[in-house]
Amino acid sequence: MSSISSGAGPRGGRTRPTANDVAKAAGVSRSAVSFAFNSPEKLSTATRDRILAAAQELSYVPNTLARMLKAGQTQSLGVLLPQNLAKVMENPYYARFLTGVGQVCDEQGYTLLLTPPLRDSMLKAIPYAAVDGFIVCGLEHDRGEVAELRRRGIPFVLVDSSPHQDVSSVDVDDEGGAYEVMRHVLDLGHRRIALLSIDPGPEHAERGYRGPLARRIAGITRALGESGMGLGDLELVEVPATRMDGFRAAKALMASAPPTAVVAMSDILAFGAVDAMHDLGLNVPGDVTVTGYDDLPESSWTRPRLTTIRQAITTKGRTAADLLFSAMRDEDQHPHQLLGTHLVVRDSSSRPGRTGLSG
Amino acid sequence: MSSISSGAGPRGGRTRPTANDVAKAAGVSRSAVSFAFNSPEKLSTATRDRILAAAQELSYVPNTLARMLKAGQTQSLGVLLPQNLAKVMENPYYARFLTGVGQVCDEQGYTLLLTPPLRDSMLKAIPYAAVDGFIVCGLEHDRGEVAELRRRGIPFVLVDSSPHQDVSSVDVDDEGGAYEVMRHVLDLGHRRIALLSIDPGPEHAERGYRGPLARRIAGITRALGESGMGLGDLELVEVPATRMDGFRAAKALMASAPPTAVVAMSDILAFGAVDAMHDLGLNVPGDVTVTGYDDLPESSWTRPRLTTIRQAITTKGRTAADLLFSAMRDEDQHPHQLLGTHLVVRDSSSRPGRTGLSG
DNA sequence: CAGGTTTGCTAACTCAAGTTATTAATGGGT
DNA sequence: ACCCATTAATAACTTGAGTTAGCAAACCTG
Repeated sequence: MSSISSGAGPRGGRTRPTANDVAKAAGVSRSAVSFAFNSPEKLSTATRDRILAAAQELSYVPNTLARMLKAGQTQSLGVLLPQNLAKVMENPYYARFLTGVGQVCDEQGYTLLLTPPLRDSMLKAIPYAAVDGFIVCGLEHDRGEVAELRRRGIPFVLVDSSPHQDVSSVDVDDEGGAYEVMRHVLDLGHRRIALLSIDPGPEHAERGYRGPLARRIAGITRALGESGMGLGDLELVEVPATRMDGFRAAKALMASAPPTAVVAMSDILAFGAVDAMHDLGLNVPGDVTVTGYDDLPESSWTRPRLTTIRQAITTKGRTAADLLFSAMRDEDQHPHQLLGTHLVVRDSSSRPGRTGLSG
Repeated sequence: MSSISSGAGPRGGRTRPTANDVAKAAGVSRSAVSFAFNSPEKLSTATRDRILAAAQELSYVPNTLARMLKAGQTQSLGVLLPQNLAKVMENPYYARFLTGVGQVCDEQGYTLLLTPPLRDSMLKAIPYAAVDGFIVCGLEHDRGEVAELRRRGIPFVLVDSSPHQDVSSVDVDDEGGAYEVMRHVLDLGHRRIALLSIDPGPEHAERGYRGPLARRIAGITRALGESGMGLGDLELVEVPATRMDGFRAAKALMASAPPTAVVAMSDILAFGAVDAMHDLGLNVPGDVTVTGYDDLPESSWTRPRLTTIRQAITTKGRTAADLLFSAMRDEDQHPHQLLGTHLVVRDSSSRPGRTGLSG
């Protein structure tokens, strides 16, 4: 009704008005102000209106942090990440994972706090996250993160991490998935095989993202073993998981020791490899078989459609979030979830070709 | 040294130990506990060690929210979104935008709080975000969000929103970009043109994501006008921005009123359209010209390489975050930033073909 | 050994709320 | 007029911390 007024509080107003200011302005106690907002029935209509008017006048809003502190709840779910935000957002894997987590947050009316390492440390980042629970991603060597989270009494779920006892965790059967592709390629009759693997990057040399990768290597080794081969029998290249790197690596491979099959540990790398083959005038799968890993949506759209391993990344995110929310309610349950993978055979793989490139 | 002990506090310990508990355990005042952690030089070595030992014993960790409240800082930056988390994470546009925002957060050691609408309201979500500043995305009809943020005295920057006076904002020249593609297509000589536009979806019918789209339509209208045409002269289709929808829409178009050029308002849609042409045995650009909008990384990898409008999405995110951080330091400055776009002509566009499909 | 300085710690205040226990004032009934 | 019940508001406590002011004891100097 009255003028909205020029600003808040006395003199220019650097600081925002508190419930105390409203109380003074309305000539009541601070408790009354709180009641006016939270238990209106405890006040007479007249006083309540007077307080609300004063609040309006000062443009008072209850402080978010103070309310959270008292309530002991933040309505926010944290995701503890092993990499910088920029890298995570660039990565289609996380896009899908966070889609799954997001689905659950949407249902529960929760916000999502992305927490990258602070000064290269996931551990140091924890104290700065005001959340009701944590999803911990890609925790390889536990440098105290689990203990820290326990100490804080915050519920958490590990994802893509070396499983801990008595800690909820969600993992994908990387070993099995990798076994399956390699088995497939071997079954087709390939023996000159190149493995296009993911380089965790120089900075992550130690604590990096090797967990799932290590398990995949194990699966590959198992498949090779069944055919009387070993890791040493294939050409191993490690590059960052970008299309361009896949392209370059594949070109280099074809120039030096051309394989009949390229097994990539990521669809993105496989795309690059296919690009390289086309660029060299080679046919996929006629001349070279190329397989991926992840089954990104694009994989069924490219030509040739990519043979790959489907891992339910979105489901993984959703499962992790579901587990976390149930842990936030019912106390103390530590289920380990292992999600399956399966081979999706499409058009990019076939028996080794008649072409028989130079050897 | 001594036993790590079985648990925290008295009796099973539901609640986490506070500084008070540590004080009691160490036989000192609560202030001393605080000093032990924050200003160790103010205590004698003996007392300090005794306190730290007690803290260790009880596995005490200072409460995050309480510290933030006192410090008046959260070390966290909020992104207020117009859509659900799941939808946002699925959208490659946001992946790139958030990459830019993430770059700045990484530099500053900030976490990123994704804040979707609460019960379909961006306004309602604001009070639940404990952040030092907000990036507000796609705010179309301001239903009080700006006032609410002002009231809270939280710095904020609008992105892709109807610009407000005295409010920082970052926008892309959508009008100019759309003008440029349409100009390009018209200059090539096309007159039977289909516009593949983005449908905000039923639920977003009102407040939806129409802002930038509206500006693009304006640019297209301007280009058409220069050639003596109007919006009515082209076939307009609105579909969700997915590859599959682009595919289906393009097929339907070619079946009913085949154009010589398809102008898509998103690269994703353009990919689908190209898929459709290939599926119909048509050559791009020989038979049909297809253009996109966004210049996603994939656009230079697909064949034919896509003619599209580059909008520096990542830069937009970085700019918004930079603006916000400077607003969080130096007070009161309200710069409006308009980022340019430019046409990237690749292989998917050419003069209307000799083919001359039925019409 | 008085006087001042330094050390070491605590009481009390601050951040900004929400909640319980208590008091003061009013109304009704006899 | 007196007693009890009800209503309305406040004082005081709680969430969990960080910070300033001030007091007591020990130390040092003349």
